[in-house]
Amino acid sequence: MTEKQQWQHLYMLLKLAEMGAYKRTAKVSTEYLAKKLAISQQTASRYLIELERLGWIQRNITPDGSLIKIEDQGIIELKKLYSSLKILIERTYPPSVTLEGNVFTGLGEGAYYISKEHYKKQIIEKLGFEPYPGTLNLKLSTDYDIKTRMELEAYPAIEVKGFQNAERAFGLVRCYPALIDNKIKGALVTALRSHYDASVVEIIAPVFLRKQLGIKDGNKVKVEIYTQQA
Amino acid sequence: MTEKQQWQHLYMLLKLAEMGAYKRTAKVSTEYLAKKLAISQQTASRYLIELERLGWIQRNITPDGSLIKIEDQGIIELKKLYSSLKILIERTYPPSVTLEGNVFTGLGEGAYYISKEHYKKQIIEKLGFEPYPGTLNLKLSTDYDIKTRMELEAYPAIEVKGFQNAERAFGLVRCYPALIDNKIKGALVTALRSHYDASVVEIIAPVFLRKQLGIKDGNKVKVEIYTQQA
DNA sequence: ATTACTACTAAACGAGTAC
DNA sequence: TGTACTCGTTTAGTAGTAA
Repeated sequence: MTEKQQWQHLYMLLKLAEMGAYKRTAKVSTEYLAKKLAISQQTASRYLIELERLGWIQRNITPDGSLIKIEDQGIIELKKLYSSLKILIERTYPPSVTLEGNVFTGLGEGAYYISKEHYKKQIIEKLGFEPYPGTLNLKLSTDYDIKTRMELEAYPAIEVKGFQNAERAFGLVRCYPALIDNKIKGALVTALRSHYDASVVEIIAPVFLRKQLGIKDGNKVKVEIYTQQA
Repeated sequence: MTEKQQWQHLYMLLKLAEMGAYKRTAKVSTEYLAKKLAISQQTASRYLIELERLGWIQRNITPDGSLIKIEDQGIIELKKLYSSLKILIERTYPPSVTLEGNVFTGLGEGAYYISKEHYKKQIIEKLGFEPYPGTLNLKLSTDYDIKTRMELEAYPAIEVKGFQNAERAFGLVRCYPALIDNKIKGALVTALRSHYDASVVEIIAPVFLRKQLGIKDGNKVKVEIYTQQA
């Protein structure tokens, strides 16, 4: 990621847009720009060169100023920023939350559930991966983690429908796509009738997490959970 | 304006918000933050200190990370950014446009119009200043300026209603608040039945512009025109 | 584990100036 | 007027490390 400096550029782009370069051509001199942004004329000039190089603006230098128009790529950048803010401000829940817990060995119930074809098929369809036949159990310990885990219940989730077979009924499972230990994409799953309390979460992934991450009982694992749009 | 550096902070704030610090508390370590933003742990730490100092975030340092919540001031900053983008993207016309033209002496018609009580009263009411009894005429010369002047017709304006007296009828006047030569607040006014063509604009202000700006016929004057919301 | 200080390096900035 | 180069200065960023 070299987005670090790009932010200065995005700010510049926003200012140019406010000066009328959004979807039309604006005449802006480097000195005028400098005054508006409280930077030097030289820096303003440099920024314009860089924005042009990025393909974010189109520039036409005339004897008394530059004719500037934001290009498609620049418009896309501004819209990206807009939509991330929109999501943030208009939602009641955050785009992502992070949990941490310690690995422990469960009763193998997770594996039993995942092995059911009905669940498996839906997981492939809705989450985009074939789950490894087993779940990773995490025990949450801090107040923060438990509180976050409870908040999660109120957020929209990907729902895997329940079913009934000859022996018994299987309930609805709510899934949240997640990134485990900053490395592996999987999901946090919560059965409506949980066997554990709010201080426990179960994780599924396309791989055997204990092996892939080299983790054992008691190890701390971080899970970044992505909430759903609507 | 010292907004230059603040932009880095705003970016950081947005990222924290996306990590769940918006309207709730998120646990974020400086190292995690550093990885997400492709900066060093030390820089992340420094940014958090600065954000706290700005009053944009509330921080609670625990042995395994910082509990971060965006404060009211931080929320305001994000909303400001959001609304400026919203205006930009959801409007069909830009927030402001800039024109340049050369001063010339008109026929004194402007002064005649402005002197009418009916117009004057509305200008005070709707533009917030008592107009100096006279207009500054600008002759536009470049294609860019003339094109911009014509686009302006399509933008919403502050409308000063016409009237009729014993002698004749006075038409509707459309006004656009403007900043003249980066210094004086006034307005660009356009009568529906203009005496001049599209290459001429008339400016009004609370003061005698020629004197205040020290300008004479032939001098170039820049006018930044602010378009109206709806 | 964390956070954040100090000392150093890299990058951004702006004054002077050419075109 | 304009823009944009060089180059010295300032500021931001990082490595090492202490707490």
